[in-house]
Amino acid sequence: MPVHNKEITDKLNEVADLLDLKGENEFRVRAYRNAVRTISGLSKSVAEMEDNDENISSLPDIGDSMVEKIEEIVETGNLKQLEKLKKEIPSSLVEIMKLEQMGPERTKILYEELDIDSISDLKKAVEDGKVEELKGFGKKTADNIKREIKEYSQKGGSKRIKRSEAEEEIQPLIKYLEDKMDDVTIAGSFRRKKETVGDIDILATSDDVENAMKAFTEFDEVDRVLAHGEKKSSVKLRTGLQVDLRIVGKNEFGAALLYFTGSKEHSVALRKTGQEKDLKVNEYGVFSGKKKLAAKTEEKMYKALGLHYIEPELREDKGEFEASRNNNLPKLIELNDIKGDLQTHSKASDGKYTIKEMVEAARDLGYEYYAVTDHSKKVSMANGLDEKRLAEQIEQIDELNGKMKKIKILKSVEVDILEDGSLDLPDDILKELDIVICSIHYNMNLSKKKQTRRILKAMENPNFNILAHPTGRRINERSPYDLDMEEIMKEAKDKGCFLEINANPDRLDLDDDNARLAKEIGLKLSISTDAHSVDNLNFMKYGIAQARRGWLGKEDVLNTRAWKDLKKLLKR
DNA sequence: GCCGTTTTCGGCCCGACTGTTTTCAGTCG
Repeated sequence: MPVHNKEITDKLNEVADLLDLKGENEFRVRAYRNAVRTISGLSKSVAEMEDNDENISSLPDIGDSMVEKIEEIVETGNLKQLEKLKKEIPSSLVEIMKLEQMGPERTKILYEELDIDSISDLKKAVEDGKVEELKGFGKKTADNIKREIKEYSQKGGSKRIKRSEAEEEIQPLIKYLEDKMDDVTIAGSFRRKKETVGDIDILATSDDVENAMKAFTEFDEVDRVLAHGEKKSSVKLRTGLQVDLRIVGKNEFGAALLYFTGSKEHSVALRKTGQEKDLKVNEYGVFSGKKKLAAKTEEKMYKALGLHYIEPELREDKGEFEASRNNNLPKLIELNDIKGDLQTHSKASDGKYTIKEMVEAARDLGYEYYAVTDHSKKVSMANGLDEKRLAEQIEQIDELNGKMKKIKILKSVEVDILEDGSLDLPDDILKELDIVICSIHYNMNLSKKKQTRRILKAMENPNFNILAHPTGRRINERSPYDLDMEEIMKEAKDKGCFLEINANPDRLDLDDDNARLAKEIGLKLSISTDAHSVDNLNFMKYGIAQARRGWLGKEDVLNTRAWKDLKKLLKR
């Protein structure tokens, strides 16, 4: 059983945590974290690269010493260094360090002075008043720790929430702030359109900074104020969402927006780029000595550093700098490039609206075509269609197509891929359809080998067009099923099949890394909403965001094409 | 521990805020 990248990064991360606790050189600690970032950004398995004698030491931040450690993990599943560290320092301290406000220093002091090596120990010590007596701690710090422990035990650790949820949650605050200050802009991972966000970073300008900050901290939904400074304040909303507000000068807005959009990794790389040119980069601008070269807009900031503008979705330090220097950045897909939706449901299965209602809504979005893809019979929970009902639906669509202007309804189905890789409906009805969407809803826990084979087998069916929600994951709820995604993508490309980015904000499956892998392989993807209601058709924007994070352009996506062109592509 | 057209040694991103100090360490992003 080959070692997953995550198993490698988990071990290296733990080494970093323990070295940190030990008080090791911070740059040595950082070296491990840098290596972790490199590996987790790979779309390939390190273990397989090792097997193929690929040179992993050429990867950034992976040096000779790191290669040895990785090889040891790949070969033995263990890392002696880590085992040794665990004997020196209880690894339960790592959990304490994950609490907000608790870093390696404080954790170490608590362990050394009070012998605290678990959260429950810490809780008791705080309650007994022992923590506040420690040098460098004090009453307020002790109270903060107490509250963090309480929140931690309620939430079971900090959890990122779906971006779509955060978007909804934050609207009232944004509206409120727009009344009180200018240029209110959400930055951070929200602006980078990450599928989940940890907190919300807001940027604004104001002529009266003091009152603007005050207004922010006094917002009705604020549960408590974490920090209240003249440039930055942080609050926790009643919903548990943390929001940071920074008020910056109008002339430095671009510098600040760039800085606070991140990612952290992108910002670090940006400052390194500056350093190489003897320029200093911070949230106030690009500087040569004391001379300010740029600050007002992000475009000017990048330009001063010799770079082409990089879209927020690409700012992860995953190759965008090289592409920017070489003027080789992709022109990313946009919402209005989409010409139709290729996965939707109607009342016939588990949708909420009739085909006609759904199609009318799609037409109002300006779509040229629209596929009706109700479930097949295996999905009985969703009242899936058998041959007879699907045949009736085909007739119904033919009739509707005769009446509806401006939009073509595609006859389709979301047919289940059964455990043995066969499809849930017979070929003679599938071949009557304009397009066939295939997906898995049962037997999700097969081994990687079996699950991969199941899908490869299904693609042998000449009616197979698109594999929908290819990994089955649901964000924060269900892990992706175990698959050899690269093999599936390569086979799909060879066979003339396609994969989907499911735009439902709970799924967003394929994810950004896999979407990018598809692009590298040359496999085109569809972006579809999986809408079960008229409102759901608006999920498309989330799918577009995911595609943009995967570096996809208009040309990489199936349903940016007119139907006559798409039809040719679907022909196998 | 990683890295290298000024370097194989000596750097390694940078600033804001809090709380505990009395000038700054710790944490965060």
